[in-house]
Amino acid sequence: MPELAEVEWFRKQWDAGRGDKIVDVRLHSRKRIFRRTNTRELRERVVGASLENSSARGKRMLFKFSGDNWIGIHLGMTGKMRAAPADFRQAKHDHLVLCQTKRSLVLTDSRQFGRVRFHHGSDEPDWWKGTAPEIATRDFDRSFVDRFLDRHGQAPIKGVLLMQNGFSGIGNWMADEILWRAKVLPSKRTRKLSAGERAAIFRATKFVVKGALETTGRDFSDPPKSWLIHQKWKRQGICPKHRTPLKHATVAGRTTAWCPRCQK
DNA sequence: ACCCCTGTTCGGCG
DNA sequence: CCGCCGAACAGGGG
Repeated sequence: MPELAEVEWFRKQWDAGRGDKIVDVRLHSRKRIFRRTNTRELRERVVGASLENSSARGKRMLFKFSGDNWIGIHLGMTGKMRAAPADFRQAKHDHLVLCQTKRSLVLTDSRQFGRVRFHHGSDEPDWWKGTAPEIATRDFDRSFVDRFLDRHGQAPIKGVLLMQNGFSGIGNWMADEILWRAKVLPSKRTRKLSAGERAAIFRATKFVVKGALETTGRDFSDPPKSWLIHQKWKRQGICPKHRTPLKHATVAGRTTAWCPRCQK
């Protein structure tokens, strides 16, 4: 499920526990979600610490605890987070539970394509230091995007939009939404894009990210009805603009929907 | 039973 | 070494 706007929503679910101490940590260290993570140290250091704050970069999240302790979370395909009552019943896929006196902070991930990391130290962990600017900031500008597109001329533009070191936080539905707004075929080779198409993709990327953060990211509501996302998973999906039936195919290894009338 | 999946990583290939 | 592609990961849902 999670792309950048959903990630933002899930991150905020744990704000309920900010300022409060973690009194217990429940996890199963051998689960795949903890691959290459020292869960013994995580438990020893986080129990007794309090949750201070959190931030998100693309699809990644970082939670800061007192005593120089950090937990990084990636939600993969099926990760979800919530604040549950302190006495809630832990279910099969509730892989990480941070117990507080008043509530429990829960990470659920049935498929475990997501990942939990731990870091102890006064500085941010190395794996947090991002290479790509956040799309919603000024650092994500035309020159950055142009350089990135130049580097991937041979790939279909849909695949390039899914690369996290360029389009941080964009996932499958946002990529289709962007290309539909920019009127560009998902399968088009990146080097074949005109200057106008590059500009349109840049503008649509900013627009879709902003809109998604204002709806899904804020209160988990849906983007406006005029967006492609409402049509893309339907068998008989139609273009919100002209009601043209959408086409579907696998592009860059992912299910892709587009409007044959709008996108060239 | 069979096929699908809003993500990332790795091995193979050119 | 670089970039691109498909498979693998694991489980639930249609």
